[in-house]
Amino acid sequence: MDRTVIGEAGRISRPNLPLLLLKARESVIRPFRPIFNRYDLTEQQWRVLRLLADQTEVEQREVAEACQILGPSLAGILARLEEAGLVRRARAKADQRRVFVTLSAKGKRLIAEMAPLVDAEYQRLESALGGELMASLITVLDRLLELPAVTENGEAPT
Amino acid sequence: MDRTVIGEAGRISRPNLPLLLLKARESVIRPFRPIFNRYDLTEQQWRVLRLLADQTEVEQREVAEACQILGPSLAGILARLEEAGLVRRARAKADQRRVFVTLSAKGKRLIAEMAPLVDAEYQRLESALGGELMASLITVLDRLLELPAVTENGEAPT
DNA sequence: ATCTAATCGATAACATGTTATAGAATATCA
DNA sequence: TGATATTCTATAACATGTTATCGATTAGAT
Repeated sequence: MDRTVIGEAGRISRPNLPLLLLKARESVIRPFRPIFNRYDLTEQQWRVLRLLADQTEVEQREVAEACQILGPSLAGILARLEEAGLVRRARAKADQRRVFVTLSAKGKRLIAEMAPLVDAEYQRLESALGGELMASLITVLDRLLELPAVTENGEAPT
Repeated sequence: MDRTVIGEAGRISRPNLPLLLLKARESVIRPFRPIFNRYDLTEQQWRVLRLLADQTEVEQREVAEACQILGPSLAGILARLEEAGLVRRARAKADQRRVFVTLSAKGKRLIAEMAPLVDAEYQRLESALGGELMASLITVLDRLLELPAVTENGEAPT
C-alpha cells in the first residue's frame, strides 16, 4: 500500500508523521499561549506547575518524565520557578541524590487563578473538535504510545 | 461526557492533548536522531534540506511555513546551513524583500546519502505501527488541522 | 507622486532543547 | 569491606523556540 501523494505543485510528498504531529500540537497549544504570557509563564513552566498542583511532593526526575522535559532544561526551569517564589526544592533525606519539588503558597494561588482560564480554553478546544474527534485522537495516540517497538529506547547498548 | 480519569496513584488526570501530542512526536522522531547526529545535522536542518530537495527554489517564508519553523529560528538555521556549504540564499530581483533558498551540489549529495537511511527508518516505523494505525493517525491529524476553529490564528485584532 | 500600511527578513533577549560530561551519592557485587 | 557500576542533578556549549522590535522594501490608497 503506497501512501505517496502528489502535492499541490506536483511534487512528491510522503506523509510526514513527525511534521504532522508538530503541526497538530502547535495548532492545539496556540490559543493557550496568550494565557501563559499574561502571567509571565512559559508553556513548560505551566506544565510543571500544573503537575505539582495535582501531585504534591514530586521527585525532580518524575517531573522530567511526566512533563516530557529533559534534565538540563528542567534544571533551569525549576531554578527560575524557585527564583520567582512559585516552587521549592529540597533534597530527600533518605537519598541525597534525589530532589523533591513542591508548590509554594504563591504557586498555589497562581494555579488557582490560572486554572479556570486554561480549563475554559480546553473546553473550547473540546467543543471545537467535537467529542468524537477528541476521542479518536486520544485513542490513536495512546495506541501509538503503547507500542513496544515505539516505546523502546531504540539504541542498543554498547 | 466527562473524560476525567483516575491515574495510577489515584490522582486526577484529565486528558492532556498537547502533552499527548508531544510524547507521540518524541516517540516517533527518536529513532531518527542518531541518523541526523551521524551527519552533524539537527532535526530542523534536515527538515529544511529535505524540503529543498523536493522543491528547488523556495522562498524563505515558504520554508518557514512548510517546516513549521519561526522566522528568527530559520534565520540562524539557514545561516549555518549556508556556512556549511549545503544551501545558498539569493534575494529575489523582482521583490528585494524576498529570499530564495536553494540546495547546493554538496547539499544534494548529502541528501542523496542520507535519504535511504531516513526512508528505511520510516519504513520500520510504518511496519511497527501497521498500516491501519498509520492511516488512522494521518486521518485524525488531518481532520484536526482542517478544522477552521483550530486553524484560525486565535487572537482577534485590536 | 506621496503618504501610509503591510510584508519580509534580521536582530536582540531570554527560555528551552540536545548532547556530552562532571560530581556526588547510592547500589551492586566480588 | 572495597572496588565498580549506576543513578540523579548540574553545567557547558551550542542550536532552536518565542516575543518584541527594527530596517528595508513593496503594495495600496489617495
